[in-house]
Amino acid sequence: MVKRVRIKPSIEEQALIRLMRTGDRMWRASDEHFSKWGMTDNHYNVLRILNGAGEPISQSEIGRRMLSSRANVTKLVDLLEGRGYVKRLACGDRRVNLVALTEDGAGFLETSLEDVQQHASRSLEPLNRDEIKTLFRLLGKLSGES
Amino acid sequence: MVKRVRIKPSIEEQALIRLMRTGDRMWRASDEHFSKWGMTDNHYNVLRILNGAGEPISQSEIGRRMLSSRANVTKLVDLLEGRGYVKRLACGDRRVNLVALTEDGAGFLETSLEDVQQHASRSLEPLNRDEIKTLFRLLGKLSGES
DNA sequence: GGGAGATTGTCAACAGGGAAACAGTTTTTA
DNA sequence: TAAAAACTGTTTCCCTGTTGACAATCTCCC
Repeated sequence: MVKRVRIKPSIEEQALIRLMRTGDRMWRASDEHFSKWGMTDNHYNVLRILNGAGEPISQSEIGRRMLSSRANVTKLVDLLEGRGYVKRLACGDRRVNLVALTEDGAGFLETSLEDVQQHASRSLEPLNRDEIKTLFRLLGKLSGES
Repeated sequence: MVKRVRIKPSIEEQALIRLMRTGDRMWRASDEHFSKWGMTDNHYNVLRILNGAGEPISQSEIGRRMLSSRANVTKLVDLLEGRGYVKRLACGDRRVNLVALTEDGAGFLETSLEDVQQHASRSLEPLNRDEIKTLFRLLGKLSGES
């Protein structure tokens, strides 16, 4: 005699689980992909954020943009700085480290770009272009973005 | 003079990032939600899997169903067993622990069910029913499920 | 001015999860 | 039947990220 509860999973529950699992799978695949450059998806994200900003920004601001804690940004920047992809600059506010993309960092972004975009394409391969756009839109709505 | 690379982010890249971020946000919200019962989303998942199976299953099988490592399942079951929600049974194959839902475990599922489903509904609140179904379908296609 | 309160970056401690190594058991194969 | 291969659960170690505390600095308001 096995204990059991009669449960009718709601569509919301099922969708949420699928969302979390798929996201998790994508993180792992992405991390594994970036490991060939000795870094994490998140390290790469820092570089992209700096490049997108177009100017040096503070560590706190980086953390805000990538939804990560300040403490973690310290570690991410430590590695990138050690690799010469990034450097910390002093600025008027002496609490703040402005982080700037170096020439090496920009060079890395340039040479890795195609490979990174291919990885994204392959990851979403089962979906056609319209479906990808729909997914993008729904996720945006879910997060209150755009 | 700031170093910068001209990058045109592909729609695939943007969708992938949004998928990973949203998934991550949902994990955190979910974990925080379950923390009021002193457990993790994953602990709860073990209970749901056992309930869904309708019979005791091995730890390896649990790991397969929730895409988690055997090592981690050991820890998850340790906690649940300590709490009396689950028990390990010996079986014919002496390598295997069959894990069974206890009466307490079933009781917990029953009392927490509505709360859990409400959490899922709230998490997906910005989407209407059709959009949730579409999201579910697209994620399934992406993962090669159903 | 001069405190009270925010902010910033860092560090230490902790939690969750994966990979590898292991010993005990099957199962397969020669 | 004996040996090799595969599987299971556990332990150990590691990696990533968070929280909380801290000192240094800045801002605001009296």
